[in-house]
Amino acid sequence: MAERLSQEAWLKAGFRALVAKGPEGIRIEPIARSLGATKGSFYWHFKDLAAFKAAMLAYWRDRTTQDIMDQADRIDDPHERLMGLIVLALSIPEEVGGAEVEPAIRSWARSSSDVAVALADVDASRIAYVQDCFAKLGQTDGTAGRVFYSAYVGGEMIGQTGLPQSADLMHLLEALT
Amino acid sequence: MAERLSQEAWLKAGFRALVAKGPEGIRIEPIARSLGATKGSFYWHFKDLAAFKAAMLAYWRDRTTQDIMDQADRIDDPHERLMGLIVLALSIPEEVGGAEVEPAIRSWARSSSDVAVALADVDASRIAYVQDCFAKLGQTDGTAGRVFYSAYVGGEMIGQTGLPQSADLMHLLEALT
DNA sequence: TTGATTCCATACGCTTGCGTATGGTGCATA
DNA sequence: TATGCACCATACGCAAGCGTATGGAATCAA
Repeated sequence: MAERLSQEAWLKAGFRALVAKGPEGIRIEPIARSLGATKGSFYWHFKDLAAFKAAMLAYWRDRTTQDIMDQADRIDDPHERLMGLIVLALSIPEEVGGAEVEPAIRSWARSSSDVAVALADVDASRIAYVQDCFAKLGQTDGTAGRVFYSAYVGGEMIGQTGLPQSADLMHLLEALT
Repeated sequence: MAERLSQEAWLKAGFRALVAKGPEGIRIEPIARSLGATKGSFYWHFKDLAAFKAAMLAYWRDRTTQDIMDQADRIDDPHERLMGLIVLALSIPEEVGGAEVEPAIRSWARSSSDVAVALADVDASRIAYVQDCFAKLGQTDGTAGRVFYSAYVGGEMIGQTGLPQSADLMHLLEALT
């Protein structure tokens, strides 16, 4: 482990630390050790820890919400699109830490107002997107979208993963329409 | 702020720190300062930081899950009982940090395996309790309980509070029965 | 009043992490 | 081959927190 490190390699290592240890795991020297490097490399690529965290946040934001909604947009039927969203949301790319990164970021948001703001923004736009699908299915009062998204988030947080969670969400989708 | 401190006063201050700053906010000296005291008092009441965290966990466990289920048990009709659970769950006593303490603990669980184990246990028993209510209403396949509880947890995590969340959960309750 | 006990403050050494300063290595280009 | 630049290691000072050791104030008993 002595090869040249890219900015992205540091970010990925940052997400591994976040998932494994929580927000307080995002520390320069331990991450450097996990990469077989030292702080010298870090401070070449990033100004300081705050800049690194900001870069992580931007990195995550780009590769999740927007990407997923873009993919879902290709599905015309609203009902099919919602089912597609479930699959897409539960298969977050490994580069940002896999599906576990979501609850980790949600946890991080509790100790950083910057993260909290970004996450609230992401949640709001996701809920709006989901609610739009439900509206096309006749649910116009606005609750279905929030409830459905809440169930998705809650399932993540109580440790449900993969297929079992998909099944439950599909079940809920039927009940709400 | 120079009066005598009880063990419980330290625990409450610990929850305030947890809610405000996240798990990494649970530090002896800052909490001591928030109480107008010093470490000397802390190390009289607790062996070390690990013991303090364990005490917090036990304190929380006692005053939430079990208490709430005991109160709900007094309601006979399963449907009414579920609605009662919503109200009870959203009015967690201030002594353990108010309703915000739940997501804070959920966040804490990501960085402490002890907390994770305890929380998984609590989640499981709550889901079983809720599912039991749904079973009495004819929902015997086991998904309704998980979905309902997921929506509750998710609502907490996305920052929904109080009445709006109650309304959404009531709505979901109707859809699931 | 004297002694014991409870509760807490102060002071110390230790560890860990942040940020900076500085030097070194390999690769490019001329 | 020489020179500059990109990338990184090492070494330093600094701050914050943990745990311990020890002394002091308050309270109660005898």
